[in-house]
This record gives sequence, C-alpha cells and structure tokens, in this order.
Amino acid sequence: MPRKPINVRDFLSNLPLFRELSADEIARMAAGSVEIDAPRGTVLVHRGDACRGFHIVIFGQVKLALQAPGGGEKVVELIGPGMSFGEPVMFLNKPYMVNATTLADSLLLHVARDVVYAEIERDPGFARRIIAGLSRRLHHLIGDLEAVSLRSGTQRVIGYLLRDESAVNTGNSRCVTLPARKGVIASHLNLTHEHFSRILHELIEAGLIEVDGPRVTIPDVTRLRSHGG
Amino acid sequence: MPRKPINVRDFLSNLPLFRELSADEIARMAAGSVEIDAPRGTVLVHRGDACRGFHIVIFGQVKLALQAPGGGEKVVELIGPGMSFGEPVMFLNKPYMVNATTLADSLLLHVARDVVYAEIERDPGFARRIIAGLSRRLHHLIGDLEAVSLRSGTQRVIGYLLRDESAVNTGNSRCVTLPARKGVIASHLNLTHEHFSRILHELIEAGLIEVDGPRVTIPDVTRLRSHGG
DNA sequence: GTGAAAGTTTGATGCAGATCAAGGTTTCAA
DNA sequence: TTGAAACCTTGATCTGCATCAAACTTTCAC
Repeated sequence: MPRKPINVRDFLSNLPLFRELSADEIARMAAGSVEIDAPRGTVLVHRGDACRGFHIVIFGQVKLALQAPGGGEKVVELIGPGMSFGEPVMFLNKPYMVNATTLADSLLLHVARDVVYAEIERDPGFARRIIAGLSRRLHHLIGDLEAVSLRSGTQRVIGYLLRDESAVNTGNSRCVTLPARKGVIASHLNLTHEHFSRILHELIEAGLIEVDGPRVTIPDVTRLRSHGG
Repeated sequence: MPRKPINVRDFLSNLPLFRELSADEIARMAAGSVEIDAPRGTVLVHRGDACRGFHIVIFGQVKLALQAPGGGEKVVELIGPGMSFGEPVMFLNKPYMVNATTLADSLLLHVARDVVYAEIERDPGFARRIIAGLSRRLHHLIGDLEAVSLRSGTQRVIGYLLRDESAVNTGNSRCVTLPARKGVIASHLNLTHEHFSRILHELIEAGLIEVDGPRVTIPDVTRLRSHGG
C-alpha cells in the first residue's frame, strides 16, 4: 500500500530536540537517517542487539519491554509520535536491554550514531538538549521505581489515571483514553491483566471512575486522588 | 577534629569525568566548588529541595533513598568515593526526588551548575562524558527495574552478590564485603531486612555461601549462579 | 459478514514476601 | 567500660497479588 511520502527535514526541524538547528545541520541529520516502515507487530530491536543509532517515532506507537524468563514481558515505556528511544544505549555502546515492538502500523526514523556525535561536537546547545532528554528519562524512571516499590497496585492505577497528559480536563472531572490495550497498560504498571481489571472494577464500584472500553471518566478528580488505596 | 586538607584540583583531575580537562579548566571547576564536611547521618539533600549543582563524594558514603509514606524508605543507590549524584536533577531544574544521607563521616564536593554548563559549552568532550554518565545510570536503573519487577528476592540477592565489583575473586570462589549495613542492602534490593536475613540463611543452608558479619564468601560461583531460586 | 484469534472479565486457589513480635548481638557515645 | 540504642535473626501469622481456569467480548483477516 503506497504511503504519502513525508518530508524528513520538515519533520525533524519540528522536534524539540532539533528545533533550533540550522537548515544545513538538519540536512546533515536527515542524511544520516533512514525511514522505517513498520506494520503492527514488527520487532524493531531485540534484547542483545547492538545499537548503531536511535529511533524517532513519526507516527504509530512502539512498546519497550523487558523479557521475562518464561515468555512473559514487562512493559517499560510506550513511545508515541515525536518521541524517541534508544539514546542511552547508543551512547553507552552496549547491547539493548529491551525489546521494541510496534503496537500499531508505524513510521520511524533511525538516526545514525555518527551524525549525533558529530552534532554534539559542533553544537553545545544540541548536547544540552540531549542531556536534558536523558535527565528527563532518568527522572521518570526513578518515578516508576518509586511506584513499583513503594505503592500498591491501586495507588499505581490511580496515579496513572491522574498523571496521563493526554487526558481532557473539565473542571474537577477528567476523561482519559487509555493509549493501548489494557493488558499493555497493566504490564506497564507492573500488574497482571487480571489484577488490573479487578482494580478498575473496584474503583468503579466505589463510584470513583466510569469505564467504557478504553475510555475512563473520572467524575471527581479530588476524590480519586484522596482515595487511600 | 582537624582534617588533613585535600587538594581539590588534584582530586578533580583524577576523576573520570574531569580527567581530560586542562589545568585552567580544572581551576575553573574548582573555583565553582565547595567542600562539604558531613559527619555520619548528615542529610545532604531532602526530597523537594531545589538543586543548584551536583555532589561528588571524596571519601565516605552516601545513601540515596526514596521516602515511603509512613516513615519507611527505599534505598535507590549507594554512592562511594569518586562517584557523584544529583546531575539529572540539576540538568532538569526540578526538585530532588530522593533524600541523600551520609552513612559514614564523609567529605564531598559540591559543584555549581553554572560552571558545569559553562564547561559543556566549551568542551564537547566534557559534554560527551556527561552524556555517557547519564546513560550509564539510566542503563543501571533499567537493570534495577528489571530486577524488582521480574525476579524473586532470592534471585536479586544472588545477582547482587555476583555483580558487586568490589569483590575479590580467586578461581571459582569469591569474597564479597557488603558495603553497608544489611538493612540498607536489603532496602536497596527491595526486601525487608527480615526477608533478606532469611534469604541469606537459606543460601547458607544450601551450602552456596558463607556469611561472617558483612563478609560473604561464595565457594562456587558457578553453582550459585545456576541456583534457580 | 464470519469465524478464529486476541483481549477482557470473573472466580477459586496459592504463595512470596510483608508484618508483627520477641530475643540476641553489635555499635558507639559517654 | 558499660549501658543504651541500633541492628540482626528467628518465628508466627497475614495479605496483596499471581496463577490457573473458564466464560465472554472485541478485533481483524479473509
């Protein structure tokens, strides 16, 4: 199926990471990039693979997951349009720890390590933005670790519903659309899908949320937040 | 009690992060630094504090921990001599998420954010080393997340004993000295001290380790590694 | 549209690890 | 040196969440 061709340079120059680069810097980044067309279910990287660059999602969705011994997996992060993954591993020269799989038909850009290093050399502002991106991810990961080791399942679900930035707020109520299958969200929250289902049910019974498919409505944000779990 | 004065410049120029800096670059970093003398139990940073730089441990030991609701805590990382902490938060301009407390009488260096930014501007190699450091920590944190969410307590303890780089290997046996109180190690491994104690006991009974105070001897590394847990 | 595969809910049962409790040991300040 | 506080171990009990199982619902390839 033919796809509308995208303009790699325009796309790149609108990303936060590249926004301030000059036209010829963008041209160099584009020259070091490859478009990847990945239908749903494509495995982009396996744990153990060597890493020669990083990926940016143009459209679609990518799941980063750790492999559990015995076939299971634990979702580490969901990557949406405009977001990237693989930088830390690229800078470390180590093999990937996670698998990356598309959850929807996706278009990605793979940016070669060399052009990134060259740009760091050339532009301290670029280096600063890379540093900021890594720091943000580290911060976020510590948040995840805190959630997993210090909070109950119910608290994690509540935290997730209150944090999700794609939600629509109206006054003290709020409507969240889960960005993936419930099983995937569950794994991201370190829960089995069964347990996640039960927690949602419990919150429904308490009148704290309403659920319709992937759509979760929170009639009273304050009340949900103060639910002890 | 008077302490032997240290030469900040000599110390800095021997750290991996600063090793390749020129003499006057080192001088600038030293000028932006403050020595901190912190007896055991000093709280260096509280969760929520603003961050105006990062810390380097010259000697002693620092515990980074998340605060659990209800007085408890979860140790995130132990920082020893030559290691640093606080960079990600410094680059993000966000408040600290963790508490930092000295576990032993320590001497630290606090390096101001401004001189770090200035050095990034000036030296791409320095930026690269900062990036490498952040990437390493991210990688490590994903490893922790994997351990917490995918492995049993016993497996985490075994992994810890096999990974610890301060251990002394002789052939297929190995001797690890726990770098802190057992309760601290337990918390770092996401275990209660009771459970940690029981796991050690179980490994002793299986003849896989011997324990004498903080000293753990592993007579057969291969056998311990293959212990299913 | 239709059937098979994938995802979700609900129920019953089991277990890893937490919590509570109490005694023994090490650490350390005075 | 010594006593109190901090630390560690061991035992008994409890529970949040996983696992197993089985119906139901949605998705999607054909």
